[in-house]
Amino acid sequence: MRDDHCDLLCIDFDHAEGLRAELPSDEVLAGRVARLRALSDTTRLRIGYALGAGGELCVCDLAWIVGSSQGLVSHHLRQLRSAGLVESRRDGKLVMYRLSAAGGHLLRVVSVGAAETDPV
Amino acid sequence: MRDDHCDLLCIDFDHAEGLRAELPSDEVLAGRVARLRALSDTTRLRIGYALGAGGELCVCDLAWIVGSSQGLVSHHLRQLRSAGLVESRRDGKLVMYRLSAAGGHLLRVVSVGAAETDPV
DNA sequence: CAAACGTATCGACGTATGTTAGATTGTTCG
DNA sequence: CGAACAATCTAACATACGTCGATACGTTTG
Repeated sequence: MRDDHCDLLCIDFDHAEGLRAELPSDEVLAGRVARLRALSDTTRLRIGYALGAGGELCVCDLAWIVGSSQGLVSHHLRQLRSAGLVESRRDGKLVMYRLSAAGGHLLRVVSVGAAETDPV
Repeated sequence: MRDDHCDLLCIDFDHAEGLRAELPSDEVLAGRVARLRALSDTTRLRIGYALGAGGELCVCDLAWIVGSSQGLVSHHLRQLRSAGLVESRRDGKLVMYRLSAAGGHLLRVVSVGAAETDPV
């Protein structure tokens, strides 16, 4: 929070103030970080891709596909749902999960970005 | 790794096997997770936006803009550089940082995604 | 109602991560 | 050369996170 750690060196005060003002607010930043974090895990990203390709899947099938335990998959699905990236629906004793609009969009967009930057 | 935690319930074996085969490889997955993780931090995302708006900035100015200490900013810049999202150049006693092509692309793509999904 | 089954939750552990403060390196200028 | 300064590195700490095992919950079926 302390802005006096050092004086500006390369740019002038007005320019720096302008850049600082352009930064997204803490709330916006927190929201984007939350969604990025939700996909910043191998297991969760795998789940995301599985749902992207499979449409709607139950926890058990999902666990089989991604090769993790049911408990672990359920745990990660909760985080993905908290981030608004997946939605769930109860069907008898099963709970079906699918990507939300936001989740599908972010996953698609990240994949496109990754595909172009993978060679790096 | 154990795939026998439970039997498939909703979909048949061939379908499941197909979905499993469609999943990105561990290497691709790890690369994408690494880039997502690199931006999954408030301080680093702020740095990314500052560089996106400011073009090329030294550590000191960057620290002033994002409101963190030089040491902390330098620490996070190293992670961003490890992920290939920023590039650095020494200019006298200063070190100038700028977004890499991959970094700029990912940041832009994530912002677009976030802008559309923020209302969620 | 009771047993079976899929799912969710809880406790615990080890590891990874963000942050801080201080020491060190590398560069410029007197 | 040596003082001054920017940047990096190191050690340390608290916290967060992923994973696992076992247990509890909700639903269906006999």
